[in-house]
Amino acid sequence: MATGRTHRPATRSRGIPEATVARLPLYLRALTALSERSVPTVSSEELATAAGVNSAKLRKDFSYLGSYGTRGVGYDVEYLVYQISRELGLTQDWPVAIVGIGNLGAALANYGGFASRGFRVAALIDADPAMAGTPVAGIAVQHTDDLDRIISDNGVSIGVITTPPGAAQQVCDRLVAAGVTSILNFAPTVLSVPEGVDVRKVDLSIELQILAFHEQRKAGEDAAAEDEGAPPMRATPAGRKGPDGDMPAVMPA
Amino acid sequence: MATGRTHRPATRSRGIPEATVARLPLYLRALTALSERSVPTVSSEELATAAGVNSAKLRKDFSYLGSYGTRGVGYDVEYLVYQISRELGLTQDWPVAIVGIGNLGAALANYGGFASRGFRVAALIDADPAMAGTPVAGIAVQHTDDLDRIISDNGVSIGVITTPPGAAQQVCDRLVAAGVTSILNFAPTVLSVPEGVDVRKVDLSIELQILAFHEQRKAGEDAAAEDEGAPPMRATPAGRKGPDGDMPAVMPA
DNA sequence: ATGCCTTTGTGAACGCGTGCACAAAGATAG
DNA sequence: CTATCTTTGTGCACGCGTTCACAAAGGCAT
Ligand SMILES: NC(=O)c1ccc[n+]([C@@H]2O[C@H](COP(=O)([O-])OP(=O)(O)OC[C@H]3O[C@@H](n4cnc5c(N)ncnc54)[C@H](O)[C@@H]3O)[C@@H](O)[C@H]2O)c1
Ligand SMILES: NC(=O)c1ccc[n+]([C@@H]2O[C@H](COP(=O)([O-])OP(=O)(O)OC[C@H]3O[C@@H](n4cnc5c(N)ncnc54)[C@H](O)[C@@H]3O)[C@@H](O)[C@H]2O)c1
Repeated sequence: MATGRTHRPATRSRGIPEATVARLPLYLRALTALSERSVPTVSSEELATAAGVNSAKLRKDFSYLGSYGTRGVGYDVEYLVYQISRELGLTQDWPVAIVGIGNLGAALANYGGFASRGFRVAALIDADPAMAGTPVAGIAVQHTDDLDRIISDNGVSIGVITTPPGAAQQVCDRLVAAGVTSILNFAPTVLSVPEGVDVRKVDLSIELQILAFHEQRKAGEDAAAEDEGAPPMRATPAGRKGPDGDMPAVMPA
Repeated sequence: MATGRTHRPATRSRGIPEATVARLPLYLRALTALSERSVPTVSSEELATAAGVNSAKLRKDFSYLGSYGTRGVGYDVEYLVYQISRELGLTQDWPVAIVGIGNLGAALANYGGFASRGFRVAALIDADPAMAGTPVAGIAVQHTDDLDRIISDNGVSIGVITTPPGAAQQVCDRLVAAGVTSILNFAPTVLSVPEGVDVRKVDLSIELQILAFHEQRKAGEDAAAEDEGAPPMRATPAGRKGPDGDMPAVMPA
């Protein structure tokens, strides 16, 4: 199982493009804010601005859900909130289990924004025997030995992994074996899962590296011109020491 | 500034596609692991598997950086580590400031994975006067009043926002005014920034909602057929109470 | 009732990203 | 030195996502 198969042109998401799905939560958040201010209707232009996207994109996105707008007026806020919530599956309760209750796991457990949208922290699981029974965010931490039972008993289908990278794959396997079919992975590891299981990853380090890339480009633009040749040690934003001890002696070709 | 302008076909990233940039950290991680095991060379096939991508994609990605491989052999691990590090700007030191030292901010501050790749937590900033001076992860928390000076003194160009959503835009504005040009935002807010400033967001809630969408689809597939019409309350994975108090009375059209 | 004015919904064009498939490159063996 | 074999680098085609631009729809004023 989960050998090398990366093929996945299988079940397309019933017409709704993945990119659209990823934006629906954004729209929902903006709509919820409008709803709380008792705004009755909103135009695609206004809502798009609030969500930080293009209005044409927003309209096309909504067109996949159906024709919920009124021409000349806009969209009914409450109705749209309901439609998107339903489409995303937020009208039901999603029990979530967090595995690895360290710095990050505890922060997530304490995070109030979870429950706000139908997600409920149903269980906290850790391998450290000393933590078993300790309450974190009002929930007693349970031991990994009981993982299987905990998942089953609570009907958990979404698991969050916040263990060290070395343990992530093993924890993932156990979660999947116990019935979890969606995983949010915070460990910097590539997880292998059988077909039918969704994995999304949140990787702080990658985000920072992408920012660093663009940051470097911006710095290099100022003192443009000379590209290759000179060691990149001029427009360093920090002005600390340059590259050191990283330069390999090996040079192929 | 930063009014409605979302146009940005301006400076393309010197040939390297954004999608490729986003994968470079992934390759780098896999390569570092190989390097630690003293593996001298690696083929595109092996490395692609380790990084969880397609081998053709990997080769094409590398082709944007130059021809660093040797046909018939593969890539020199050490050399490739250096080339990617250099391309990502990781051969220099990036001082990072974290603003909002609560649950999440503290977890990030304590996270060791930061420094591993040239990122250094240079400052922790919070608005709570009671926190000023308190050491978190060995670094004294400083007050927001001094934000401008802290950013300047440390040459910080990358800021991390972990404040409550309401404060995020204001904090962002202050960071930008102080000279920050890259922001990693954990608050569930759409940030407006002037041109030239990069923003990346990490949004746990959105990730969970995307997972919920697919989860719902999977559950609906089992008991397929009847689409619209009946209330969606059958194949609930949790079996808890159904939608409640969310159903709006308004129905346009 | 009629015409105007706003805004949606979408057809169509375009550009980016992905993956296939293969020729060229180079290492290695004989 | 030549042949063979492995693996890169990339041309090409395809599909997805984005954006433009506009006709159709519907509210609203008169
Ligand atoms: N802390 C951060 O800000 C941060 C940021 C980005 C990524 N991460 C990643 O998140 C993960 C957790 O980070 P952290 O700082 O919370 O680490 P941590 O060491 O504080 O916590 C890890 C927890 O996982 C538990 N654990 C270890 N093996 C386990 C297993 N097999 N089953 C169940 N639990 C197990 C440990 O007992 C510990 O409580 C790491 O992979 C880290 O790379 C953390
Ligand atoms: N904790 C999580 O797991 C988690 C997950 C996803 C998103 N988030 C988001 O991350 C942010 C922080 O979450 P948290 O759980 O750490 O919240 P928290 O309340 O624990 O911490 C927020 C911190 O920000 C400080 N702060 C408030 N206003 C400030 C300002 N103007 N300038 C500087 N500092 C200020 C507060 O003093 C507090 O220390 C929130 O926006 C939250 O929605 C958190």
